[in-house]
Amino acid sequence: MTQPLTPAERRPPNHGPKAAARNRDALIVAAREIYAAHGLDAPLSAIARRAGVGQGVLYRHFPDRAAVAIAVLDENVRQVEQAASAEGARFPDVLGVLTWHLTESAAFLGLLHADGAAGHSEALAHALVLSDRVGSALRQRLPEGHRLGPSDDLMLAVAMVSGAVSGPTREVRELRAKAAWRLLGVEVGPVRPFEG
Amino acid sequence: MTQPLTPAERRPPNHGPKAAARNRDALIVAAREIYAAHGLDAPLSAIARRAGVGQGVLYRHFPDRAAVAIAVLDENVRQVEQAASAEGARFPDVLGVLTWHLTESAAFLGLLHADGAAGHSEALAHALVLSDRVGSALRQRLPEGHRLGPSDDLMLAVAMVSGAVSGPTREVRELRAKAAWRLLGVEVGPVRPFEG
Amino acid sequence: MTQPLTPAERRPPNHGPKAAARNRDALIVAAREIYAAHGLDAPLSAIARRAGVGQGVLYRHFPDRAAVAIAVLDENVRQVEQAASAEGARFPDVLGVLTWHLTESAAFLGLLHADGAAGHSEALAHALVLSDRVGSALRQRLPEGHRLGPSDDLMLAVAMVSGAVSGPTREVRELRAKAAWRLLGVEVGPVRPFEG
Amino acid sequence: MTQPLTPAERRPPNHGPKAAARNRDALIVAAREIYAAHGLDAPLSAIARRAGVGQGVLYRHFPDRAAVAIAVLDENVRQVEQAASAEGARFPDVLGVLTWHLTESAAFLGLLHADGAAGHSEALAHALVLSDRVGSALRQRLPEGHRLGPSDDLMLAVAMVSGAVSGPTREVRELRAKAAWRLLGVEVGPVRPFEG
DNA sequence: AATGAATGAGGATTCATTCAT
DNA sequence: GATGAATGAATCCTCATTCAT
Repeated sequence: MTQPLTPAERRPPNHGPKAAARNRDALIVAAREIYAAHGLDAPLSAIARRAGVGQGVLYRHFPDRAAVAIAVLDENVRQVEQAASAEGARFPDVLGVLTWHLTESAAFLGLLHADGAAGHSEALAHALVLSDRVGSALRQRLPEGHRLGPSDDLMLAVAMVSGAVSGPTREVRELRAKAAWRLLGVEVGPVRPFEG
Repeated sequence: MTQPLTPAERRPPNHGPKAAARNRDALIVAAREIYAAHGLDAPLSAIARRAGVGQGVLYRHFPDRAAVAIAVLDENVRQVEQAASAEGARFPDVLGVLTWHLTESAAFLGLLHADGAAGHSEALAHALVLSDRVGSALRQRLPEGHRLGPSDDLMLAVAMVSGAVSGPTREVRELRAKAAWRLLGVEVGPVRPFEG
Repeated sequence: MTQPLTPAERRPPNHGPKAAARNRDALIVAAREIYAAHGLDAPLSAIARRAGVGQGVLYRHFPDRAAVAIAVLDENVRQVEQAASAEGARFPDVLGVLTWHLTESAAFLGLLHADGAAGHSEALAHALVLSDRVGSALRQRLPEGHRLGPSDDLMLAVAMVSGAVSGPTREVRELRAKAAWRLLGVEVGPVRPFEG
Repeated sequence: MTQPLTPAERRPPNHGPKAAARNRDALIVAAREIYAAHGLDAPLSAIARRAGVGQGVLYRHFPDRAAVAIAVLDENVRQVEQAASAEGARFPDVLGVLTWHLTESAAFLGLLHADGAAGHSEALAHALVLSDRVGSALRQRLPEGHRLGPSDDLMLAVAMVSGAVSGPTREVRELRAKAAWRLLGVEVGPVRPFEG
């Protein structure tokens, strides 16, 4: 109704502290999309732009490039954990959720390859924690005497499937992932995100 | 019309055209080392420096970044082909040579993931050719009724093993690769480079 | 994932967003000077250096080489337009201002030759717009029945004078420009920049 | 890595001293074409390549970039001189030949603008000589009392027409050149190269 | 707390020029 | 005398990161 008629310094609205959490989420969503479209090496500025925030905000929330990727992964991991904790979840169901993320997100793939290239040891440590959390979640539902029971075989199999997952579209990647599990003789449930 | 200021100072030795082939080889060797140390995104200048040649030489021999990687892969592929053609070679032996290259060279891993990220279609096409050549070499020695016999299973398995191969040292990577083959129920011979 | 090695050393002063407009102006001024001294092909880095800003600022304000030149020209054109709009301006006066810019700025000369060499069509289109604006400004004061009245003759004459303008110093170039107008039988007012 | 390829050092044929003159001509022809297509700043390597000779040959015949351009111009100038010396040649005929070269060759245009940008003073001196030769040739047929008679007006007019000559095709450029001569009130004969 | 401009190092690429053969 | 590979300086351009506002 009233038009304050900016005299000179028109600055974009500062939404105050309330916006902080929302910005962080927006950044993660944006990062996921940008990663999917341009790979893990996409410019950080592109992520900030897509999130609709300034570059500074990105740095406020994430000290470095790796922290962004880890934050993206973190939610993927959380979904796997939730799938594992869900009432009556079976191992193949959890694998299905895991597989869905493998086919969805380039960043998730990168996780498994993280230690190859040297990085900030802190980021690496964080990645290992995430990897462990995935392992724990899976083991929670791993039936006694399952083929992937022996120590290390579980995450090795996950890494192997991630290696099989490549392709131009998600559909192709899903097919390959399923074929890989089949070749390992492991049953997988529906490949889809976890939804409470 | 603006010429460089003609330093005309001291110039490093120019070893003449004779050095061309040697330089190309040196570049490939250097690229392999740099790739192993810093990944496929390592600066091209680092490759040239390690090869002991000017940047221009790299561009003379390889029009773009992908061409360098392909040249590196090409020799890996050739070794696999030679292993497959060797007198009395058995399938596990060929797999052993292949596996050695998987554990040795980051670039070789990239080959299997090439189609994920869009690239120059020409480079991609070349990568697919290399991939096919690996497939053909392996199939040459694939026993009747082998577990990886069904179409596509062969390269899928290779991709899976490549996914399992990561780790700080070659030894660790070799252990994981062997474990991956074991999990697939496939016998592998000695993991080593092919030497006539 | 390879970050620059974070010098984190001493950084030159960052004058903040306030400096944006000032920087843009400084770049245009610098570009004009550099163009005059070294021609339109002068390195962009030289322009940034003379403007006292980083290279990035130049690219922020001007997406490419042509945009810089166009920005420089734009102000020249604006001056001609202002001269044409000035109270009581006569045609020769406007020509005088135009001629001053012709003798002052190598970039302005390039404008008339722009369509010869193929360029980004967008930049070319912009150049044509500028050319049109010059034509409109001149025509605004063109007396009925003037020798340059017939369509196209006006800009043709301007192009011809621009062809005549070359020489080591501005004074020489001004003499030649005046001689050229004389040869065309066109009266020119004082050759000087427009100042309100 | 490297195949034997050539049995011994296969080198391209060396045609001996006889080829020297032919090479020089080929270079000039090539330069004219390259200049027309890519402007005066085209890479010298492109000229050598199109001439079908090595880069060294170019440097043997022409010490620097300017020397190539001058050599190209030299023949243009020679044609104008020949046109002026031809039995019964009239001034408009000579102008027609000159105009043809103006519309044909970007390099020829550059000649008139040469002194604007500082260059090797030697090359500049050479350009001035060429310019003088054009002037002399024209004056040889300049009728008593011609409009361009007064000192300096002749070359000024030529420069002016060169300024008018721009356009995407030779035909357009020719039209503009003719319009420019008309505006100067100077008659021009057929616009075409001189052919004995 | 947010914005987004500024900085400049780093990497890609081109090309003039030299020189071994 | 010719060839064309080698050199590396110069330039373009991109982005990670800082910081005034």
